[in-house]
Amino acid sequence: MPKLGMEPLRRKALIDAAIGAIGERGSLDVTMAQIAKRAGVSSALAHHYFGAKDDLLHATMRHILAELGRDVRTALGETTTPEERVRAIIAVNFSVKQFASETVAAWLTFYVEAQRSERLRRLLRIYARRLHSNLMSGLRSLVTEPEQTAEGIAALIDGLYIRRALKDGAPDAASAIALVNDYLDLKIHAVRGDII
Amino acid sequence: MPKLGMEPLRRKALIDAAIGAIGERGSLDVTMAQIAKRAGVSSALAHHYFGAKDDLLHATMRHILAELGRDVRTALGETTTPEERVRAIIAVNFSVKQFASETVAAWLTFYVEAQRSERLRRLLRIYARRLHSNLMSGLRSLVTEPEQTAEGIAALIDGLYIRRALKDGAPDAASAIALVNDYLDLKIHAVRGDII
DNA sequence: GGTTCTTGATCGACCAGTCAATAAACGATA
DNA sequence: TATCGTTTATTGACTGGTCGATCAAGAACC
Repeated sequence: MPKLGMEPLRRKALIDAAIGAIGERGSLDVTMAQIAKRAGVSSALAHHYFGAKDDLLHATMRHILAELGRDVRTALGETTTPEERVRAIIAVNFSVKQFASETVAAWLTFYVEAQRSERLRRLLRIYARRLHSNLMSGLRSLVTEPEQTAEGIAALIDGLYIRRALKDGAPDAASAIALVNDYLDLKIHAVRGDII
Repeated sequence: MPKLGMEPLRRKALIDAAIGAIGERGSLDVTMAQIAKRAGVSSALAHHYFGAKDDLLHATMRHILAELGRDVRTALGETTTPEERVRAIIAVNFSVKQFASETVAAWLTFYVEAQRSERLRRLLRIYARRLHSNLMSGLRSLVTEPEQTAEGIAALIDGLYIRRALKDGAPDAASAIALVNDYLDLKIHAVRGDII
């Protein structure tokens, strides 16, 4: 039955299955068998293409990160002003794809797993650094405390992700975006000496 | 060797050991044997006092929550104005005990686990509701958008916890407190019509 | 005929939970 | 206070199940 270079197809299917399984279960302790079944293959095949379970998980995180990076780059391409750039980054993080409950659950579990895995931590650090520098490039000319503002925005995004993961009800990306944008508004209009 | 009512002693030791093991490993998949060893007893004894592993974990989360609740109550007792109340809540969440890397790691893992466990989710919902109502009681007379502000503060706290868990370097609770307080400053001084 | 796929069977490790057995403390009471 | 039955504390050994990983063999393609 195999026709042509099955490898990329299977890898993609397995990574998608991993995201799905992790998101559904809300935990990284999904078994290879569960992931493989979801992808419609045997667990042996998953090992064939990825080696160890850690490698599959690592590749999955990498895939999520790459997708987010691609979305960010696309969104930034359509902007001109620094403010637009910052708003675009915020919006991307709460876009339909990124804010999907599956993706959010996967994010969370990887965050936690990163406390143990040096590889994952390195991956996340790259993402964090990229987010930070993207934010800073827009914020430097916008606010008086770009460093703190970038940290605040990043923390808000992470926090809203967590809260999204635990909320049973509606996703409501709109209010999340509004909240972060409101924070940015405040920081932009905060005149030195206005407070304290 | 046992002298007197060992039960409360063992339970406390096992819960502390669970927090330590979870914090050190950064994951809930610690084994009963690891926890028991840390508490200086056999795994069989842990089962004797707690029944199933889930029960021990549940009790551990309960203990962390109770401790936080106690700290909040104490801190609130020493306040008089609404603003002081909100600042006190913020400060407690970043106090030495609460912001310790072990506690933060435990929090994170429980957050993630709550996606699966209805019991844990119920526990966390109680905590979230309490935090929300505590914040609201102070915010209502302070800001024009108390609901959004409470959500923003809560998200910032959660986000800063996550970032704390992944950061290798210094804990730096001070800058975390400063960041959240700065957000509160901005919301307090945001005059209707000043923005947008 | 050789490479690429694919799987079922299987192995070894690990782990939650059980159980029977030991040991210490307690309490009554003669 | 010596003794003995009862309750509490504690463990080592065991089990049943799960899961990651391997491997040899089969199936499809070139």
